[in-house]
Amino acid sequence: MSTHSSSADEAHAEIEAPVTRVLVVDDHEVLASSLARVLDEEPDLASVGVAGTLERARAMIVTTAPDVVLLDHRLPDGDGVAAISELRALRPSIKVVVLTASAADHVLVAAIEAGASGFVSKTRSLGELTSAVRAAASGEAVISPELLARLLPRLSPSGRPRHQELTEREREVLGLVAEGLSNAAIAERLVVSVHTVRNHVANLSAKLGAHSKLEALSIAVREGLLPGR
Amino acid sequence: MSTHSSSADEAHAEIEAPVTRVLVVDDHEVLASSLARVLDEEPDLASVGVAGTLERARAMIVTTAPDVVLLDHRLPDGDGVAAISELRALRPSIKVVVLTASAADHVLVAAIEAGASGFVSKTRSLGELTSAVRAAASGEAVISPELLARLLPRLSPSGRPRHQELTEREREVLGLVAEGLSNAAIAERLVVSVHTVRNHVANLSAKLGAHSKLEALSIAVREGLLPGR
DNA sequence: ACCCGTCTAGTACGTTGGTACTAGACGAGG
DNA sequence: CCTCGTCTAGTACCAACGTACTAGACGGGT
Repeated sequence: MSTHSSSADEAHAEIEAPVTRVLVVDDHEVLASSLARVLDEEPDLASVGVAGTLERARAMIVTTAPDVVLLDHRLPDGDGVAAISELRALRPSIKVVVLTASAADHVLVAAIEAGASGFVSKTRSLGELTSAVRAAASGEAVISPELLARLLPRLSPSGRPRHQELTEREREVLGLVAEGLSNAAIAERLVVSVHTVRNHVANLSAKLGAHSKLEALSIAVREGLLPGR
Repeated sequence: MSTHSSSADEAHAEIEAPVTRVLVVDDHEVLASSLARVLDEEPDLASVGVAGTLERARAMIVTTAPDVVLLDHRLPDGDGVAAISELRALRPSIKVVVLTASAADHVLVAAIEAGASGFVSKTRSLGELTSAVRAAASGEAVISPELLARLLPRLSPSGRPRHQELTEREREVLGLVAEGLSNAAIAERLVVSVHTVRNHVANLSAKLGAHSKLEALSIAVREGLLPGR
């Protein structure tokens, strides 16, 4: 095994940019460091380092000037995808490739809307990942066909702008549901009536396709909709 | 960055075993392959391949005869930790090092009880991981001090065998609760009455310190008590 | 000016769930 | 043999939840 791939990956050698500088952002040191080493082995790629938190990523983007940021979706101090536009604002030339374990549809959509140049599931091969990095570096926005197939039906069906997104308040309620709170307890926290909470729960449940708070939580967990895990 | 570590890691060079053969079992191709390459770079370690499922791991253990299995806890076709004893039965000489993202206490305990030789969180450094692999290969069962500190209070407090453990049936019910099912639906799945389900739910909730299925799920999620996520 | 989405609050009714018990069957272990 | 834990089933009662509506306030956008 361990197919040593100095194989002719893709013949279209980049000439304009000598080396693509990559920053790996993932709280899993084991993954991030391994990946950084693998990238360093590629002649046209180089890691500028590893960041385990968004805060560290922000700092390293300004100090190490990467071309591409390989960004995990779930980080200790926040949602990676949600931070994409902020990171891009720090250094507009960076391309962001989201590297995620879950690959739930809504994350994919959010990443693309935030300006990600690529999206790779951690279950895919290293070759696919390096391809995505190279594509991103050369200005292309590539999504794997597999993911694209999932994405299209979300965007195309008539001109409907997708009502499925939860509102701010609904996400807030969902967060409290995730804490196992009763409607009454949620109402108390938010300083509103139980009726209002019931409405929010009913609405967000409908959007998630759930018929109870329990099912809503189950789905939210499965799809990785919760920020703090 | 990318501190090239051909540094004198540990001076106690293994002489008896020339090279430790490692099998990486993780459904995240990106991690597994990167890790395999990193291990191949170490002079005393070599990857014999990568397995993305338990089924594949079983096959590769018999065909590639690894010395150490680096095992992820959460795999597509089952719980890695739960499969430890089974894998060890296939080839009794193998040492298992569990590599996990969550590192919830009960997983740690289960891994050790199943005969794991090491336990490393994915958030730790590569150095810690390779150390654990080398330690496992040489017959030592090493747990990082950080994890050990968490483990001790679980085993020592008087001789109390801890009644908090869920029974098999309760775990089963909890799994169905995690799918968002109603008591009636759970009863149907298990072919028992709703009363029985209510009892199980009440009992497991009490053990978890919850007062509702929702809260039980919330706690189970927070503590990483669920096998498939 | 108007519409739309969101947040808020309410009424009403039926369903589900939680709590507190009792109790029989069964298997493992002292 | 008897005990203990577990799984099973039941009764009974009240609280919580889900559903289906209506409706006012408010802000952003056309």
